[in-house]
Amino acid sequence: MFYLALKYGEGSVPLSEISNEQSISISYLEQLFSSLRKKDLVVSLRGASGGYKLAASPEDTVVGDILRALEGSLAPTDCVMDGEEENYSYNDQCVTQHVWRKIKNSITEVVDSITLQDMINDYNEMNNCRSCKIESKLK
Amino acid sequence: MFYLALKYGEGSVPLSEISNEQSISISYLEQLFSSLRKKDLVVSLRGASGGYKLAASPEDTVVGDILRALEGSLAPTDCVMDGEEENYSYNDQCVTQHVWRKIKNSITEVVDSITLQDMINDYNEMNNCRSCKIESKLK
DNA sequence: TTGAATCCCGAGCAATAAACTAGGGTTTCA
DNA sequence: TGAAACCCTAGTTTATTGCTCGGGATTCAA
Repeated sequence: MFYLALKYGEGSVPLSEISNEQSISISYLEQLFSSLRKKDLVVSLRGASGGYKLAASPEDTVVGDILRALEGSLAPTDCVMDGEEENYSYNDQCVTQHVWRKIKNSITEVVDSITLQDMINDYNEMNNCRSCKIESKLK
Repeated sequence: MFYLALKYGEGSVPLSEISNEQSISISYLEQLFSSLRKKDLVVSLRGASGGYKLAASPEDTVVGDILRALEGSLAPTDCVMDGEEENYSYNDQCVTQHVWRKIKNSITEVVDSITLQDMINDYNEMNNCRSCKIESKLK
């Protein structure tokens, strides 16, 4: 998705290109993008010279939606369901559920606050940083 | 650990008691408490009438330490190592690493801010809440 | 018009980790 | 002295993750 974000506005990108660039098999990419398409995060164009592109601009695509599309719920355990914020029953294990819920909310807050554009900005900043380049060469 | 916190100050609690109360096998509990003891979160007393108790007061025991003792690193993926905060190399996948790092830091912040005493307080509050009890009965 | 490039879909598979069980100790109190 | 407890290592089971494989369906371009 980051790769697609970098190419945003340049038409659709075939999976073969992402496969070459990122060393992920086309079969596997097809599965991932199938999920992403069903959640309307990308649009597909079939046939020759087809491919995928972001459904929305990088500014309007948040990491949280990508993770939920690919990984399912972001809850750290099954005992914390999605939806119904404070409406859970007060049973034995409620106290630990409360902890898991706080963790989940905190994760959600983070990933929903990061857009693909934020990642692009980080990336550009990195590449413009002289000391970073030097440090990178040393490793 | 929450159970031990409730019993804090009452001497050592044998695993058999926790096993009965929480429906976890003794064998498994032994493993878990072995890890907790190695991280000095509990102290053990061997022999008859022995057992485990919290090494520190519930106020001084944070959920983060318990999770790290039992689950290892709290990093959401292996690519985000522990230690060395901002000293990672600037490579290809640095941008996504940055996201994982933010998630990890956020989780750490939450779990290190919750003590066992906080959980006890939540628990007591729950049990004193009239409407909660009614709601609980309905379910 | 045809064929190659592309997306689409379901089934299956190998490795791994999580959540345990099993069975053998050792220590200590009553 | 024996039962109750902790201690340790090595399995076992089950589900998930991260893929591969094979067979379509679609569409552009030569």
